[in-house]
Amino acid sequence: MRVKLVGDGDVDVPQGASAMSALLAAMPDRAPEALAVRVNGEMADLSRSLEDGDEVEPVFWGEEGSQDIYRHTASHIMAQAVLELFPGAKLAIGPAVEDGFYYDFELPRAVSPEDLPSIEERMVGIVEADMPLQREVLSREAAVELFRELGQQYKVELLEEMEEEEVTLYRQGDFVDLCRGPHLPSTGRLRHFKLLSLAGAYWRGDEKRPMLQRIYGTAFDDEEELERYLRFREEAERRDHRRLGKELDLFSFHEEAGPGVVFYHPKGAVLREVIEGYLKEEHRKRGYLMVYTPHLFRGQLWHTSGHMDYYRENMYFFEKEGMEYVVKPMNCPGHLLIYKTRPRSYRDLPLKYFELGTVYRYERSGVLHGLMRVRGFTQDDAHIICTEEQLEEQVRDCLEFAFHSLRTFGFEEFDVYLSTRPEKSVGGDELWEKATRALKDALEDMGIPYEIDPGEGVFYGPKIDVKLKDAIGRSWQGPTVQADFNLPERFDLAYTGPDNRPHRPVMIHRVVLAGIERFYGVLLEHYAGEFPLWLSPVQAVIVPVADRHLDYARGVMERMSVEGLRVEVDDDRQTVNMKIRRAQVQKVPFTLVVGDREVEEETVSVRDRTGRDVRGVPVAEVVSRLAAIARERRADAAWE
RNA sequence: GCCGGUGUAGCUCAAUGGUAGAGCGUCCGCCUUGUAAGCGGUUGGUUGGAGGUUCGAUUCCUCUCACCGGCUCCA
Repeated sequence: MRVKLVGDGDVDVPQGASAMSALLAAMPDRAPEALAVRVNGEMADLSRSLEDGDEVEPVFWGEEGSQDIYRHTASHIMAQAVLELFPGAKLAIGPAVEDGFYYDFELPRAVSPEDLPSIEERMVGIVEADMPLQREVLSREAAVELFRELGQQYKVELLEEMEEEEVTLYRQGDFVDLCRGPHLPSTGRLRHFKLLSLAGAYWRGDEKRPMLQRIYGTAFDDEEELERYLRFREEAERRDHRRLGKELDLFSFHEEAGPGVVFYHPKGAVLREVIEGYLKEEHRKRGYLMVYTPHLFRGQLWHTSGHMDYYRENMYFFEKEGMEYVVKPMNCPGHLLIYKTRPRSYRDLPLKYFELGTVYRYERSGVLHGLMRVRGFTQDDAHIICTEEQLEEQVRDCLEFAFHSLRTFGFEEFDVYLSTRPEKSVGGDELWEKATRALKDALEDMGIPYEIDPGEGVFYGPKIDVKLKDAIGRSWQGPTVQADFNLPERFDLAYTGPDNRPHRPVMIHRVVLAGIERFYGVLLEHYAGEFPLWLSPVQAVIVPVADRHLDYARGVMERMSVEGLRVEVDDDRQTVNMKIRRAQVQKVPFTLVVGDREVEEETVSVRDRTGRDVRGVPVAEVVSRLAAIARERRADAAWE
C-alpha cells in the first residue's frame, strides 16, 4: 500500500505497516528521532498501523505537540513509580499541563516533600529500564473488568461515564493505565524531568468528592530548557510581592487584624497615592465625575440589586437595632442612588460616576494570597449610565482608557476575553443578548482579538476581561468592562428623552486597574521592586560623605522637594559605602553623593540603580532632569 | 472551606524530651568616611495561641489561629 509522508512524497509500505516503518522507509536518518506521528492530522503513536492512503507526518522533539506527549508519558512513569513505592495507591488522572504534568492519587498515607526524591529515583530506574509503552484497544466492559480487578475504582468510574464503546490502555512493564495517548514509544525516550510540588486536589475538581494527592512535575527536551524553567520559577520567587513588600517596607498583614486586609506602611502608601493620583487625574480628563459612597448599606438595597440572591456567599452582614446591614461588596448600588436623586435628561447622558471605592468580599481562607487575593480592597470603579445607542461607544472608550493606563504603568501585552451569561444570573435572555452584542461590536470595531469565555459573566451582565502579561510573561487579571441592562431595571432608572417621555438607560460597570491591591502586587512583581522614577516611593537618597556636608545635602533635598521629588538625606554616621549599599538594596533609583568637591562646585555625584556613576553634575541639572523624568512618567530610571 | 506543609529575636535561619543560638538589624561608643557591608560593645524570645501527656514540652498529642503550595472561586 502507499502512504503519503507530509513534505516527503509518497512511500510504499506493506499492508498494515506501522507509522514508524513508513518513516524509516522515507527518512531512515531522521526517523529514529521521531517521538510520535500525525496520521491524517491526528496525533498517534509511532506504532500505529497505517491504512492505504494515510497521510503521515512525524513529530520530532521540540516541535509543536511533542511536549504534551512526553510529559504525558512522564506522568505515567511517575504513576508507575508511585505504585511501586506506595502499594495500594489508586490512580485518578494524570495529564500534561501548561508547565509540565501531574498525577492525582489516593494514597495509603500522605506523601510529603521528602518522598519526591525517592519517587524521582524510581522514575529514573523506569526510564533506564527502557520499557516499551504498548497500546491496547479493548471494549469498555473489558476495561471496567480489568480495572475493577486491579482495584482502581477511579478508572472504573471514568470508564462508566464514557460514551465510547472501545477504549485504549497503555502498558509499560506491569503498569497499566487507561489513556487515550499518544505516548513515547518507550520509557527510555523520556529526557529531562523533575518533580516539583505536592498539592491536594478534589477528584474531578469537585469539593464534595474525595480529596486526592497531586504530584506536579515537569519535563523538557533538553537540560537547558529544564534549567531555564527552574530559573524562571526562582525568578518568580525573587519577584514575589510578599517578599518585596516586606523588604521594601511597603505593607503588612496582621494576624490580630484578620486575614486578607492590608496595612500600607508610609512608603507603601506613597506608591498607592501615586497610583490613585494618576487615576483621579485621568478620570477627570475623560469626563468622569468623582463620588464617594459609604461602606455600610441596609440589606434592603442589596435585595433590590439582586446581590442578596446572587452574591450572598461573598458578603459580610451584621445587625443593629433590628436592622440588617451589609458591608458593601460592590459600588454600583451606591452610584445608582446618586443617579436617582433627581430626574435626568438625555442631555445628562452619558453620566459617568467614578469612585475609588473600598469594598469587602468574603473569600474562603484558603484562597487568600498576599495582595493578589484579599478580602478588603479598593477598586477604581466607575458606572456609566447612558442610552442604549451610546453603549458601544462608551465600551470602546473604556477599553481605550484601560489600555492607555496599563501602558503608562509599563504593561504592553494583553489578552482579551468576552465572558457570557453564567448559570446564576438575573434578567431575560433578550437583554443578555443585547448586552453581549454591544461588547462584541465594540471589540470588533476596535479590531481587538478576543476569546469567548462561556458562562463566566457576572450575574447582572456579560463582561470583557483584559489580562495583562508581566515582565516575565505571566498573565494577570486586569480591567473589566461589563454591560448591564438589568440593574437599571431593578433600580427603575429613567431619563427623559428628546420626546419628553421617560426611557430606561443602560449602564456599564468598569474598572481600569481593577483592584488597587492586586494591581499593586502585579506592579511590584512586574518591576521586581525596581520602579520607574515616577512610581518609586523614594526617588533619590542624598549621601553626604561626612557630617560637614549635611547642610549642603539638606539644601539639595529642599531644592528637589519643591519640585515635587521624593528625596531623603541619609544622615546616619556610616560609611559612604554602607549608605550607598542601603539605597541600592532599597532599590532607590538615584543616589546622590555630596562631598567637598560637590559643595565647592554646587554639584552632586549621581549614581543610578544600574551602578552608573556620574560626577560633578550641577544641582540645577539634576533637579530639572529628575523632575522631568518623573513628570513624564518615563519608564526608565537610568542616568543616561 | 478542603488536602499537605510551615510557624523559634524586628528580619533570615540553627538547636534539643532537661533553664534557646547565629548572622543581619536595634541601641551605645570609636571612626569623618568618595560609589554595594569600618571596628568594638549592647539589646533582644512566655519558641503563633489554648489545652493535654510527662518529674520536666519549644520538641510528643489534641484543638485553634496565621502563613505557604494546590483544589475551587475571583478584582
